[in-house]
Amino acid sequence: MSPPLSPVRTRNAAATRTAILEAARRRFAHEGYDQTGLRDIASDAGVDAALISRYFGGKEELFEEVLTCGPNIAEFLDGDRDSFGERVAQMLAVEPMREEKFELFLIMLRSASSPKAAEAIRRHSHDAFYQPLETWLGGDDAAVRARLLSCVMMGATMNRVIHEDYLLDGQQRQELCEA
Amino acid sequence: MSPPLSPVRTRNAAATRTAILEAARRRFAHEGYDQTGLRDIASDAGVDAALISRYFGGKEELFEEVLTCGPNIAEFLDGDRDSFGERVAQMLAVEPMREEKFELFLIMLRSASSPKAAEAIRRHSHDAFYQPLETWLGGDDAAVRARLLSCVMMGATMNRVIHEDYLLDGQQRQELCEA
DNA sequence: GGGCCATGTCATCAGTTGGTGACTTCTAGG
DNA sequence: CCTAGAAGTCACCAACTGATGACATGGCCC
Repeated sequence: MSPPLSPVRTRNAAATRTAILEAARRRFAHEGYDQTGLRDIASDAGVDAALISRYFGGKEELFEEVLTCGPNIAEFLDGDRDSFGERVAQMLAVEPMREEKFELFLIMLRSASSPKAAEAIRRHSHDAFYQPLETWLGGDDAAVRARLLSCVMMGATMNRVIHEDYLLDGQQRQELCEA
Repeated sequence: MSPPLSPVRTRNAAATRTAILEAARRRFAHEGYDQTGLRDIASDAGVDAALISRYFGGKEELFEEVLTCGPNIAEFLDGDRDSFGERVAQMLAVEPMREEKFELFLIMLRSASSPKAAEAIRRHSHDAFYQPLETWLGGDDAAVRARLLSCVMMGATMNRVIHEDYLLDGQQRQELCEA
């Protein structure tokens, strides 16, 4: 232990906070809100569970912070415009769901049945999901098309969630996603 | 949630069983598997909670019975073939979700994040959902089309779940459902 | 009517959850 | 060095969950 060295990650409030946040995001995405315990998150983050309540106030506030501070749906969209349909189809039907890109999706799907989480989702889904999608799509009836696209994406993801990452038929997906 | 429904409160095992089953179906559909407590179901059914474990063995078995004994997706489909697209669109986008027809849907969506319920759903979704859908559709690639349709239906319903029964644009829905 | 088993009631268990406050330990600043 | 306060640890709580076994009671057959 050499004192002159820069402060290591021990006893670093900011680092601890982000560690908790990341562990929470992963857990919420993979297990859902009520299946995830504060102790699980703390264990993943290598932190005492009491710190979560101390730093974030409680489970609800932590969930809310995960929703607002994370990457929004724009990650799903970035890339050039022409290949958009194929790209989305690829992501929905072929790529494994483990990717971080799916996390916001999965959080919404897996936590929507928990009242407290659902309320937070309702409060933030527009800013983190529909609004970016809508502005990305652009055009006349962007709002409607955004909602339709979100239906397809959610349905496809939900299907994979239910069937444990069952891979859909990519070709057919592609066809449908062009709408 | 709802008043006890059996007209007679005599000691009738069969009636008690079905009362529990119906209360459980409603609860599971509206709250999801882990948000629903045995005591909630018992209270709805006007029955002591201990009877549930006695009659069904436990919460898991009760859930499984709800999945298998209820009306399957065929209810959603019945009617003539030509108006199928419009009918589905109507149900997905316009009709209120309170209808019993949605219950199987909602149970699947709201309980998929609970491991025990998810396993039961995986075990029974084919017989209660995809198989009827597939045979109803018929034709060459019925399996693929059934899965696509299920994606759209789930996505649309999920959207409404997240947004508290937000009504989609029926016209656009219709257009999409013809695939 | 009497006995008996099905039916229903009650108290209670063990486990888990989110949350809290008192305590310890480390680090920064003088 | 030494202290003040931040950062982390620990023991514990109250609430709730699913579940169980002992007990009470009603209805049916003899």
